[in-house]
Amino acid sequence: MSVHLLQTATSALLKDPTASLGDVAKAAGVGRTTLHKRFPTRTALIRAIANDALDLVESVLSQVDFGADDAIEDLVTRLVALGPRVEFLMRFPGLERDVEVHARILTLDQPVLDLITRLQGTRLRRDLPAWWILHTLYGGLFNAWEAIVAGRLAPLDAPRFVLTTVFEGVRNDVRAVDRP
Amino acid sequence: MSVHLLQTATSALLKDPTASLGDVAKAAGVGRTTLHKRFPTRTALIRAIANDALDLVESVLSQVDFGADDAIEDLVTRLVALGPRVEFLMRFPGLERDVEVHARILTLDQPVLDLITRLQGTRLRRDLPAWWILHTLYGGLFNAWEAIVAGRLAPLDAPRFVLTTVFEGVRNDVRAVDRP
DNA sequence: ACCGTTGTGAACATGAGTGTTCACCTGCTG
DNA sequence: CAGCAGGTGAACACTCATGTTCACAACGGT
Repeated sequence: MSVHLLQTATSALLKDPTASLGDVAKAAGVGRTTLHKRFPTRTALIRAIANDALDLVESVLSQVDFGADDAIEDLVTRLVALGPRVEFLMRFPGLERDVEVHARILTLDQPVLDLITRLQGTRLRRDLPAWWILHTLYGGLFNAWEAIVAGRLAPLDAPRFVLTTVFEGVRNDVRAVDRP
Repeated sequence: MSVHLLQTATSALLKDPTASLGDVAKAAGVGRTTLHKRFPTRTALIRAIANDALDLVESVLSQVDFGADDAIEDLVTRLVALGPRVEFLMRFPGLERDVEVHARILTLDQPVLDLITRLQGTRLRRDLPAWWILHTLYGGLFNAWEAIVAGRLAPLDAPRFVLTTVFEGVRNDVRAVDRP
């Protein structure tokens, strides 16, 4: 029940980041007093949501074999599947100013950055900074989640869209088209 | 002076979207009363900022020759140069719920979408929806602006980063590397 | 020197969100 | 049955952003 509360709060705050605690409580079908009992302050609630999302990311990171050849593909596919609960980390305004949450994000970014760096020159371009590649990846995830929520993109198509766009780009590959 | 006020307000609200009008006025070096005189309400101020940014985009769109072969490259390069004042359109929370602003965004999106659609099959991949390509483009711009503000990316490098990443992707092109 | 414009600070009323307390209810367990 | 844990609505005080009014100062043009 507590878990469900966090999820409902997440989507409520994602839909309207300025929603009051009363709105959140109502959306979760729970009294405002109860909400306050579980999360004493607003920032406590937001921090709990963020940490819940970060737990999900952390568990994904632990499942990926970073030594595998297709580690990045695997990672992206799994991250896409997490959906809105992780989207909160990218979308919620001001979250980056919560030092505690921000520090944890940086920590979780590190292994991915290392992976990217290691793959540069083989699977990944060497002429771009690792952080740029990382953020390009995140941008793809962001676009996918946004499109899914808007109903433009089927969740099943999302991983393929993200991977092919981020990796191959949007330019028409004339070599493939002209020499079939 | 009025123009400078809008710009200062833009960066102030971009740095902290929850900043009060008092904070904005102080950042602009102007009395809160004066701010209220020019923009009667908070939403009026935000809408003015958004419309100012949209004016910039509109003027860029009018400068681009949509019939040219490198129309997209030209467009992206010009948009990157607009910088933070347009970043507001992508970053400011809740702006998408302002129907007036949102309608104008859709209007300005349209010619770009048309351009993309027209180029699909020649310069652009045909196997991706036009809206996906558009949002990928926006994602690249977003990343660039964010990196510039954070001091990770030199403004002069930004257009190249965005274009090469969005068009070619981040995968190492073994064909180009192995057969120099 | 006069006057309209523009900006300014101070003060005020208002409304909304927040956090807290309290009395009460429900269901379960010993 | 007694008691306890968890949940609830009502009510309250408090803070803060907002919007408005007003009297006053600076300035430029006539």
